[in-house]
Amino acid sequence: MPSAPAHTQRRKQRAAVFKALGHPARLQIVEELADGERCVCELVDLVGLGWSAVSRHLSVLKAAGILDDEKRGLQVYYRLALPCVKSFTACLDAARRGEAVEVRRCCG
Amino acid sequence: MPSAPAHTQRRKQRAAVFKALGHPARLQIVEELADGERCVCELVDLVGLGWSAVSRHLSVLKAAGILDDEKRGLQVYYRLALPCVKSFTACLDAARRGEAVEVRRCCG
DNA sequence: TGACTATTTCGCATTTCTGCGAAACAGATC
DNA sequence: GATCTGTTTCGCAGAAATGCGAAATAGTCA
Repeated sequence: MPSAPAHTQRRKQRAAVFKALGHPARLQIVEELADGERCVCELVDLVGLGWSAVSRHLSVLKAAGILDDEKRGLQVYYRLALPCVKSFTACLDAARRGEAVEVRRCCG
Repeated sequence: MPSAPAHTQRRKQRAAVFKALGHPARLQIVEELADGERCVCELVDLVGLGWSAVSRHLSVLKAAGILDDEKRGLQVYYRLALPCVKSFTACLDAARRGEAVEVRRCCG
């Protein structure tokens, strides 16, 4: 096995997904998008940061494959590309509440 | 409500979980522990970092609630406390492979 | 008690991340 | 074509994370 096996590469990509979600502002963005797509201007209001910060957070999330974007008219709309994020955060909350966390199926 | 509402607090905790998983070495640790508990010395070998680095990674994971530890004999054993991490990473891999990602149930 | 083993904590240098304002850019409208 | 709007990129300063070796800690065994 060479020094950078496939494992390592895949792990890096997976870690990038977690890293992207590992920031309160980005997690909030994902939460907002769980209900449906939003344009950047709406997210700036919701998150309470400047345009540049929100834009970079969005690009991080998109680079990780968590979001998709689409330019429509004058605005850019972002939407959630990985629905399982929702169920995973639900699982985290359940675990935090001490409920029995029994995994059945996450993704078909 | 003061400047730090409950939402914000919970989001921070959730983000801490993701942040903890957002590092290749920590993700590898979690993967190794998915098969069963391990002592620190084994993890040092598996991960390929120094003792201090591994120890701090473990404490980060434990602080986030992802791992549990137990001192037994001369060694400290760590085990996975959040099984849903496994199904979530499986979901990520499925999505990466382009398979239909259909969420059914993550946690009981 | 004293040596030994397994693990954690400390201090430091290096790197990475964050958020801001200014500037650049793209597309729509006049 | 000029302009206006929505969004991204750039450059910077401050904060946080990373990994290392040395030192500290805790528990075991002679």
